[in-house]
Amino acid sequence: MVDPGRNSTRHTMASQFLRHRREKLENLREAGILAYAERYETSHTVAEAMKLEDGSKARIAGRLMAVRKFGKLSFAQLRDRSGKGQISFKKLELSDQAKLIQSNLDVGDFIGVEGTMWSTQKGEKTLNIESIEFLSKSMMPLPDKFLGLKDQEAIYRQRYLDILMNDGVQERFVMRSLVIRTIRRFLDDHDFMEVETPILQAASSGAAARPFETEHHALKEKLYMRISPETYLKRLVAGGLERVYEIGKNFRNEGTDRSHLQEFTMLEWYAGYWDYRDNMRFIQQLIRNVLMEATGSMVVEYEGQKLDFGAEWPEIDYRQAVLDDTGVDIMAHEDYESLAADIKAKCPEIPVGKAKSIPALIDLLYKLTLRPKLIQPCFLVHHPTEMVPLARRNTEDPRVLDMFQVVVNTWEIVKAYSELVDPVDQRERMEGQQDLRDQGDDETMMMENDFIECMEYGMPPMSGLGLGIDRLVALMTGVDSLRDTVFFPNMRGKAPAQSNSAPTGESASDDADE
RNA sequence: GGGUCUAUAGCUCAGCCCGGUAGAGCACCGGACUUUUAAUCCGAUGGCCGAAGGUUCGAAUCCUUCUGGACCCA
Repeated sequence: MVDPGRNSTRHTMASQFLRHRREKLENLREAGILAYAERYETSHTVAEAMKLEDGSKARIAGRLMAVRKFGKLSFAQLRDRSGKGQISFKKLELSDQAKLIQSNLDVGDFIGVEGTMWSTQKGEKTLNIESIEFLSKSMMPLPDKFLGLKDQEAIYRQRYLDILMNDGVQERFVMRSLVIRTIRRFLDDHDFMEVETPILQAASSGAAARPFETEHHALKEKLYMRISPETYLKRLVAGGLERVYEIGKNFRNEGTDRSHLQEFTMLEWYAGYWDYRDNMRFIQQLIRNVLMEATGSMVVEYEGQKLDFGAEWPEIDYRQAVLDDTGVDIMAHEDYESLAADIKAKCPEIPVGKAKSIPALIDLLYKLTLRPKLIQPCFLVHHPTEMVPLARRNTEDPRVLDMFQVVVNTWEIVKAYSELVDPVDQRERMEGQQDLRDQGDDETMMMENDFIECMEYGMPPMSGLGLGIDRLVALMTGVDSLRDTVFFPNMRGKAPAQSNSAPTGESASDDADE
C-alpha cells in the first residue's frame, strides 16, 4: 500500500540523518576510501589494549560509541566484544587521509585503529591514533548513550540495540552461554553422548502440552513441532547408546507470560540402568557445578531472596504435601466427580471447572496451593500415576510414580523419573491419554505405535531428566521474565514502523517471514 | 478470554484532567576549544502526536473502533 503522502516525509529527522551520512559516504568515496571494508587484522581486543603499558603499540577494531571533541584533540570510545576503551585523535599528528576519515565519522561507525598507548591526566588508558581505517558506515543514530533503550518492544524487536546500549545485557547472554557450555562439559565428562532428534514429529508426546501444528506439503501429512524429545531419546537408549542427551528447542502452543515461552530450550538426558534416585544425586551435582563455574557461588539472589543450592534439598512427598496443605487426599477418590466435590468443599477458591480430567484437577490444585510455597530448592517426589504416562510406577505403591521435580522459587526447573519400559503397561497408559482427550483435556500425549514397538524389542531400565535452561538462566541472572533470557522472544504481528526509508533501499516486502 | 496501563522528534520524556494547532534533554548540523569521559559554551534544524472514524468553529488533548507493547487476573 503506497502512501501518496510518503514524499512529504522526506524531511523527517530520519531522512536528515540519512542525508548527512550519505554525504559523508560520498566524501569517503571521492577520496578513494572504502566505506565497507573487507577485514581488519587486530593485535589485541579493546580490553587487552587498555591493560598495556604506556608506549605500547596496538591495533584494535570496534564500534564508535561516543566522541568528545576539543578542536585539535578528540577523545572517542571504541567498543568491541571485550568492552569499551578510549582512543584519542591528535589533529596535528594525523595524516591527511586520517583527518578526512575522522571528519566523516559518526557514532555507530566501525573503525580499525593503530596507535600507541598513553595515559591521560586523569589516568585513563588511551590509544592515541596513528593510523585509522574505515570499516563500516552506520546510517542510523544509536539510542541515547546515557539513557539507553527503554522501550520494551524495541528491546525485544531490536535486541542488537539492547545488547549494544543497555548495561548488563551482554553479560546476561554471556552467562546463558556459559551455563550451557558448563552443562555440556559436565555431561560429556560423565560419558554422555550429545545427540539430535526430530523437531518435526508425526505424533506429539513426552509432555502434557498442546503442540504447534504444521504440514509437510510434499507428503501431505500433518506434523507437530515437538513438545519434548523424550520418546526419541529412549529409542536411542534401546539402540544401545545408553547415555544420551540433547539440548534443544521445544515448542508448546500456550499463552505467553513471564514464566513461559512458546519456544524454549530444554536439556534432556537418559541413562540406562539408572533410576530416579540416581538422577536426583546427579542433577544436584550438575546444578551445583554449573553455579560454581558460572557464578562462583551456590547461593543465588533472586528478587531479594537468597536461594541456597548448597543447602540440603528436602524431599517433599507430593500426595502428603498436598494433603497437609489443603486437607484433600488426592488418592482417596476413584472418579472425577468425587475429587472435584472434595476440592470444592475444602478449597472453594479453586476454579474446579477449568480442569476436565483427574490429572488436570490434581495439577490445578497443586499449582494453586502447594507450589507457590516452594521457594528454596527442593525435590518434589512421587507424583500420582495418572500425571505422567511415560513414568515407571513405584514398586511398593503403584499408585505413585518413581518421579521427582526440582522446584525453586515456585518454578519447576527439573522433571525426571524412572522410565516405564513395559510395553503392555505403556500401551494401556497411552490409551488412557486418548480417554482424557475425549473428556476435553487438550494437553495429552498421542499414541505412538512406533515407540511402543521399540519398547517391545526391549529397553533397559533407565531414568531420564529434563531441565528448563531458560528458567535456570533467569534465576541465575536475576531477570523476572523468561523473555529476557532469550535473544528474540516471539512477538506478535509485523515489525514496528521504523524509519520510512530504509537506508539500504530494502523494500517492505520481507515482512512475511517470522 | 477479562481488567489496568501504554504508544508524542533518531533515543529518553513533558504536554492530555481543564480542547485554541508541539516542548525539553541527548543525538544530528554550523561555530569555539589539546587532557575529555552524560565534556562545556554559542547558534540552527527537526513532528500527518500508533492507525481509522466521530464530536467540535477548532482535537496530541474528549468519544468509538482497530493495531502493537507492558503488567495483573482466569
